[in-house]
Amino acid sequence: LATDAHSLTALVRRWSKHSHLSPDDRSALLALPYTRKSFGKDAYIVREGQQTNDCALLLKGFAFRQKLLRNGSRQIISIHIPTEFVDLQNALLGMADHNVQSVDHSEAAIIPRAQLMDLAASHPAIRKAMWIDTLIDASIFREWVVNVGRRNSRSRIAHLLCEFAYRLSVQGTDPPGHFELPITQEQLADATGLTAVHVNRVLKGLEADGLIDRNRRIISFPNWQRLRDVGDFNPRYLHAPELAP
Amino acid sequence: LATDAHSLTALVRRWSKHSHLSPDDRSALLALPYTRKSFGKDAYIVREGQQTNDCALLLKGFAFRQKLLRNGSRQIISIHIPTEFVDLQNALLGMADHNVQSVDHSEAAIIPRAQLMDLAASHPAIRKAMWIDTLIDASIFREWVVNVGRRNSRSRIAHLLCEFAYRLSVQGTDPPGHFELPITQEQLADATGLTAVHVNRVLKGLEADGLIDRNRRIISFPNWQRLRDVGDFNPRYLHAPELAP
DNA sequence: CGTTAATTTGAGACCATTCAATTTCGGTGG
DNA sequence: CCACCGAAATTGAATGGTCTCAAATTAACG
Repeated sequence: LATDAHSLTALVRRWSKHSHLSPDDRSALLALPYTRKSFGKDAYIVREGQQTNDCALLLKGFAFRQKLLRNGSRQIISIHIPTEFVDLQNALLGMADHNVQSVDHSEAAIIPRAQLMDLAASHPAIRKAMWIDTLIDASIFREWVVNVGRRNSRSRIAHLLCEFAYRLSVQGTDPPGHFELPITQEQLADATGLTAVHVNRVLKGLEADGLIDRNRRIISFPNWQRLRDVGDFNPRYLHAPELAP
Repeated sequence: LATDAHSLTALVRRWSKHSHLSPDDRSALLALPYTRKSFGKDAYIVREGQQTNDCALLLKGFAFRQKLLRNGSRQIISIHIPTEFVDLQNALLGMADHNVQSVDHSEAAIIPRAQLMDLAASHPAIRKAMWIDTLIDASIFREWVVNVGRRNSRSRIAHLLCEFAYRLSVQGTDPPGHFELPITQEQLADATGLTAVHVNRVLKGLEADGLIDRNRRIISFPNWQRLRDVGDFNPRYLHAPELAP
């Protein structure tokens, strides 16, 4: 039980960055009931069209939101890292409007929607943190519209790498120097609106130009500033005040 | 003053569709202080990077959100119709992460952020309606990622037309039969991640195939069902329960 | 009714796709 | 530890959807 309570600690820490949480807020948050659930590779955490009775907070592993088109293609809408909610909007909206899939093995805290809303109702600061969370999600969606709508393949991928590195570095202790890209090139293609073949060529191009280094799935950034330029990356949209650009 | 109070009536009506508002809620909402402001063609209602002290509710005319890229291109992220907030997220986020521009002449109610948040704090139903509003915005952004990421030019434009027709029809009394498309083909291009030249060709193609009729900026739909198919349009993401697909 | 914005049209170039084949990687059982 | 296997990554060649550039036509507006 102690380790279970620990699971939400990371959430408390993350939310504390943009919202002041009192000791009472923190303990109320940590007292949230939830069930821990494991997901295998490609398993669905949320399905489009499903009635929603709970929200999933990612504890381990990665997950992405996606929509499937009638012609069979897939668009990935966002990629999530541990301590992030993958469907907080479902605390209020009655039906899932997109899918959420586990990248590899992952674990999530499944929190009943009613308890989450009760907590929000009784604790203004938590409510605010929840709302801000969904607003930052929305801001990231907007940036993704820009990314797939108006940037060429090279910039798109550079931008996605920058975002991911940045979000991971805010999360942990690493500077945006390197990280493990947990997704396949096909998933990267679905996230950027390209094909896997072309993603491969672009990655090789970025590597050839000294903008990234690849070793297995580990990506490092020999020249972070130049990659930022190529990706036209400005972290403002992430609304993470604790890190300067 | 009576007509001013009337300005927010449409908002009350729209929010009532997804949130139950008590008489007290309604009158509190209508008592919100605001200043009415006019905007000319292409005028900026919100600027990226700006500190935000108020929110704009569109009363007349149309507006769109956009981001400008370093290379000079522009991506339109959403298009808004009267009675919609164009930047409700700025009630909580401290800084605008994108621009909002008036399409033509428009008028908006500029509501101080502090008053809006006070109202949210004291009235749970209004707070919920506000939050849902931002969540539906986010859902539309997600669909736009899919639209520009994974649909061809024909589907993209058909989809955008469907969404627009649908939102207008939910709003007013018209069935999705026809409406005035208030934007230029260049703006349509920036909204779909295409060029104005190509948008022109696609529109002509849709017309030639009997999917739309054009008369000036008035667009009508001789075959709504077929256009929906071409656009791969499923209104679920709009979360508008009052109208069946 | 003149003047600018918006739309329309054409031809050629290019970025990304498609399709197919090959190589490498990651995991598994012998 | 190695052989094996399916998944993922890589490479090549040809195709194609969309863009670019430029010009002509039409619409909008004071």
